[in-house]
Amino acid sequence: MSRIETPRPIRGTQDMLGEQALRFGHVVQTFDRVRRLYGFGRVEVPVFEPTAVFARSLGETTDVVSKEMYSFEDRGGDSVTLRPEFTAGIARAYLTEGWQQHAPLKVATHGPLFRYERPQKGRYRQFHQLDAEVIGAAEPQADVELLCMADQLLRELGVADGVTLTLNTLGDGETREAWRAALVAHFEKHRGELSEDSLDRLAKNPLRILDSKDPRDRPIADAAPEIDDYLSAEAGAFFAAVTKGLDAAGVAWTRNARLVRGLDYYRHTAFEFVTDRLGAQGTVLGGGRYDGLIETLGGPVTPAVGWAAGIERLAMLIDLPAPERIEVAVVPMGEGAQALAARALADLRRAGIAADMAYKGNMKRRMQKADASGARYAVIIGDDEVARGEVSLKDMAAQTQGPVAIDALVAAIRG
RNA sequence: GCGAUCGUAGCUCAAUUGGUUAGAGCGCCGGUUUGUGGUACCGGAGGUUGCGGGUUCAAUCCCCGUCGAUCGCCCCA
Repeated sequence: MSRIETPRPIRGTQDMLGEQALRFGHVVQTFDRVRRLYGFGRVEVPVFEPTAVFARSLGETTDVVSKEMYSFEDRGGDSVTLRPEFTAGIARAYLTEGWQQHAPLKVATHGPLFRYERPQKGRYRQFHQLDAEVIGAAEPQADVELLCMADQLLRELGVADGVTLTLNTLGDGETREAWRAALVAHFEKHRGELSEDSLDRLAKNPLRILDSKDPRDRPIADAAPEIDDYLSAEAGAFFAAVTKGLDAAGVAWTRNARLVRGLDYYRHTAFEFVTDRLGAQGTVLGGGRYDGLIETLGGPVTPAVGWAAGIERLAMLIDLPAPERIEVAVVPMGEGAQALAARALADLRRAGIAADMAYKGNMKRRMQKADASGARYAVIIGDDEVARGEVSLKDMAAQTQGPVAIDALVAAIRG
């Protein structure tokens, strides 16, 4: 029978083991700890949703929807989509599960997301994010709290030094419209000097010209009107409250008046924590206030703010976490030792002592395994020990070894 | 979707301007030590050089295609 060719993993997916898995786990654990410090409850939402959940929130028009979502028909003919972000799904749940009663709702989650993109550094088709949202809070204090939490997370991960918080306001609806009109007028004036890409953007998403990388666009983008000149009094006050809160809490930030969001439902605060250590994928954590989103899902006007952070990107930035190691390695020799070894392992593990056993190889091989595992002790069990109802407990570092009755093993190790 | 670079052992990499049997380290297995690790020594297994085609007496090497990876562009909810 001829062998089939082993199926390849899907492009842009990852299999993680060892160091990579360790890094990933450390990011998630740290997030889970910090999120509790801020009173954010864990929320679980589906990995897939009706396509409308994401299509609505993204505004249907962008090619994001048509080209970059994993959408397909299920057997009933309904269009479903693997979630490309957390926010829309959580907003949907907020409406369909009656979570309005908990407003302001502070929730956090993490897990896989899917976007049909060309993989590159820190960018995958199945990727993973941390996510935190406050739904039903119009107060700038919510923005401040979220930013403090993000800042603390990055500090506790030890990456804060290479990362800066860039902050902007997109103003309220009125501000946004006025500014947008001024930008379009400005870019129209310089139509002839813009890159082809930016001419496209001018038609589809003019705000995006502001962060164009094309050198031909830079002078024009840099000379573009500032949002500050169009900020309404309320919008200005809101932004001032956020920055004041950050200053009071000791969170460093930099104004980036050109930081924008493509979608219309974003209002007021927009922010990104960026680094120059990840090539083209410099954003490590980003978010903002999306007061207009829940309406687009058919809900009542509901203020909300949140952020998400790429786990892979954070995992690349952190120092290598300490390896996980066991405390005790059980080394049985011969058939007669199996039962006693099973007993010893069970006793140790039930007592909360991490223990493992080498199954194969000669004694030397098993001792090598025990050594490589980083275990502090080896429990050696051969025919002699079995006959006496004992095991030999070896301190790996001290190279000392002595007999211990099987009943006394746990106590001996706890010392 | 576009561009550039790269695909050799499980992993990291060699292999002279195209030349005979494709090598090393690590890892794995066995042994030196039939019950003792971190070092050391000896031996062994492991390759359709991503895949398909072409040029050539001869291709890991040159050409075309394809798949994949990486980095960038576009996009970035």
